[in-house]
Amino acid sequence: MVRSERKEREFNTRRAEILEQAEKIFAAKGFYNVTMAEIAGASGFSIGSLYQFFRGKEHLYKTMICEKLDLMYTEIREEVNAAKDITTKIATLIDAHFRFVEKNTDFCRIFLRGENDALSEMMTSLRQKLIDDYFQHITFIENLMKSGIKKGFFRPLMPREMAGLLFGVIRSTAIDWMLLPTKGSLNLKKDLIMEIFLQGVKKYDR
Amino acid sequence: MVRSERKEREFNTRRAEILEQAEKIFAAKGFYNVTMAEIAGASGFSIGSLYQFFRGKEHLYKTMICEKLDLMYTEIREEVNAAKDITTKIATLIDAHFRFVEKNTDFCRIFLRGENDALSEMMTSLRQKLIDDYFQHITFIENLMKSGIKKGFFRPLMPREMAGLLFGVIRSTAIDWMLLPTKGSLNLKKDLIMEIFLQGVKKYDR
Amino acid sequence: MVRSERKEREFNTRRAEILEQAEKIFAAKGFYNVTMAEIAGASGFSIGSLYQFFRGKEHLYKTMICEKLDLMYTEIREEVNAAKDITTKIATLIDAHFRFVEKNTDFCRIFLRGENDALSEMMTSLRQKLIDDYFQHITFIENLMKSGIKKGFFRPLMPREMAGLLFGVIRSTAIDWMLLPTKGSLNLKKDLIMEIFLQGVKKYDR
Amino acid sequence: MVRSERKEREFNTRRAEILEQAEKIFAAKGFYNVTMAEIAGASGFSIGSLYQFFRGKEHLYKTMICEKLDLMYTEIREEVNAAKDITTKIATLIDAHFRFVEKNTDFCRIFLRGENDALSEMMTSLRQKLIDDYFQHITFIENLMKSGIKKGFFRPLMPREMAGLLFGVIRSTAIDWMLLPTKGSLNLKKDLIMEIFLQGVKKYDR
DNA sequence: GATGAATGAGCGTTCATTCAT
DNA sequence: GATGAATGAACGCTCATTCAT
Repeated sequence: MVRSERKEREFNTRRAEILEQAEKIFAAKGFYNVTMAEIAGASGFSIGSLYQFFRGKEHLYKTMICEKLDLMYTEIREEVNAAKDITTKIATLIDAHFRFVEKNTDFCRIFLRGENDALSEMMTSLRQKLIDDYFQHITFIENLMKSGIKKGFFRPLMPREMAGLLFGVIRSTAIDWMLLPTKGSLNLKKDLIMEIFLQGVKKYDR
Repeated sequence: MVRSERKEREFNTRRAEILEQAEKIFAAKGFYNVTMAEIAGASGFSIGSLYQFFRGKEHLYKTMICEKLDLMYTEIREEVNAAKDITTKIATLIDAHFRFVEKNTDFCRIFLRGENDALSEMMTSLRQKLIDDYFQHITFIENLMKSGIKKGFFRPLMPREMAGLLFGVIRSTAIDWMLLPTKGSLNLKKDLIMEIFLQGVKKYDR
Repeated sequence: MVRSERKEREFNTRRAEILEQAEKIFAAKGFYNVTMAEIAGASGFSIGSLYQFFRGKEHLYKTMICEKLDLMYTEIREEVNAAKDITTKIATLIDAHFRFVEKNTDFCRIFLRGENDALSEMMTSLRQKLIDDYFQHITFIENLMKSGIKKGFFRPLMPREMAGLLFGVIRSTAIDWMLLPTKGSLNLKKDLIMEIFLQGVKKYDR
Repeated sequence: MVRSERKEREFNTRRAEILEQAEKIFAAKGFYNVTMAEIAGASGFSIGSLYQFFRGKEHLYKTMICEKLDLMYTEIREEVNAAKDITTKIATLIDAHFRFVEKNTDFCRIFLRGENDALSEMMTSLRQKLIDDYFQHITFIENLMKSGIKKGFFRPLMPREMAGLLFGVIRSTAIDWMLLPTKGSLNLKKDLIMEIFLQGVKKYDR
């Protein structure tokens, strides 16, 4: 039915608007220092309306984190999959990650703050989702490593650990960039990461 | 005066006892889910007494974080300084860091949780201290790199970025270990880190 | 006009449907624990529609109570009036009351719960109506008593107090039956009530 | 220890003061129309202090009801037990009940309002306690009846039903008195209740 | 007329901090 | 000094009612 389609589109638009504003505010002040009234005000809705879209403050927070994070992982992996050879795939892994961080600095800052609190059921489940997503991504990178080893491009090291190290370097570089008001683009660091990582794992030709 | 010395010793003992209990509780539940009454109960002091040692909840939290973190950085750097050659220094850097994480897992988990909240002055200053300490440590590692380059042991890459990458790998490895209930010691990963890092930065002899 | 008659019939049908569902829900959960959304859902109308039939939640509640209570009093008195002699009238008074309670247990439970709240104008007027109806009924019974005394069937006691006592016994018996999950019909207690009311409990010496 | 004794005495004094004020307010407006702020204001404590004495609004309400009701039942039964013969015992049962109602009219009005709501655990347990207390009291009266029958003072009717009827009359009389602004004391009705209960209303033919 | 999304006042409850004892 | 009872501002959430569609 056309009528309900429009309704649903509107619903999703409003929901996205709330999530967008909530992201900014949560990023700036942290979960516990943000009030529902604040989010309501910023997103142009009444307090009550927020509860038509989300079950409560925690649900709103969790939803915002999950959807954005899924987006990040999806984007990165699609770009990597589209790349041809192993070197390009790794370059893309770094590049896509850095581009997401640069475009979504506020969101990523939430993870500097952390706040995956232990108490409530919902927060516990968010924490677990973050961990699960993280290890899923590591496994994705591990498969890149395995493929590189198989093709004789990498030395036959432990692929899971290689993946952990590569992603660790990517993540840490992004964190440094967020911590320090560096002017330059994150991408400037891509070449050095590849240089060090590849020279370390590459078998011959040195 | 002898009298005041004993007083001061007692004061410090009590203060340390509070900090120790507070560390456990904050690590388990996060800053916002811990009450002063809880800390008072766990440490065997009255609520009022807590305010004789610390200006408030934030001050208690900040003090606990700062002192423990200073301890970590100090320990690591002292051990590294005691090492002779560059290779041993790097091995010690990794090793000492891992040992601290293993001995203070609860404390380190606080940083998985983050909670360096933006709002209050005190929290802002904590945040800044964490960043300052971090960059001070990076600078310490940068100097290791410079020295390695000077001695011709490392390729002439950008020493600050090298330091960032090495520390990023160390930190990320520790985070992974904390996230996943891995049985083995963290130290098992030291060799691979060195292998990959050194083969990447070392000049000749491969 | 035929058109408007059908409209009105429909209106009354819908109104009755709402009242019927509302009765069940109010009886089960009490005025303050029921939401308009709940009543709307149960009766198959939209929230907005409820306000076409009733001025608000209180009005809906009040209307439901009043109409049902009027029905009860009307039914009982019509049956009593149809009875010939004074003994049968009293038996009918008890019997008809008990039959109403058994057929409308949920509704009657509302009065165990009470909830004739003082605050709002509307609730005050409901409270007053309940009291008025109650005393009107007592007066009806009082007239039975007067007639019984006049005919020399009852001792010349104070008729109003006699009426109060008789109705008190009826009401209390119904309450007991509702409080305790007695299996037997309420009617089993009719004979004893009549026996004691008419003869008293003392053995000899009269 | 003397110190803690005084503390405890003070605690109980304050607690009683809160209960006393709460009783008045709850009686006047009903559970749902009373706010904690209101009770705090009336009893001269801060909102927070209320929570040192009671776990929450429901607990405060429940406690007030239970303690007062226990007092009533205890008082009545002690007086009845102190009476010698069966007639005096019944007179005392009525008298003591009426005196309690006259001294605690506000409290008793709560039961006109009812409000033993179904939803929360605590309210359910209150409801059950009220029912249990009620049946315990009926059983107490039943034993009076049994004793009267055994001694040949009462006709050999069903003692439980007799008890129910007697208490029903007492309760209903009290309710009438509360509903209508009667000037006279409740006690004026005691004699008629005894008269009718003992002798019945029928004139001759016994 | 019919709908149900939007509103926002109002509530119970928590807890860092103070201060009388 | 040591205590912990007292405080009250602040929060998340509910729901009767309205009104644009």
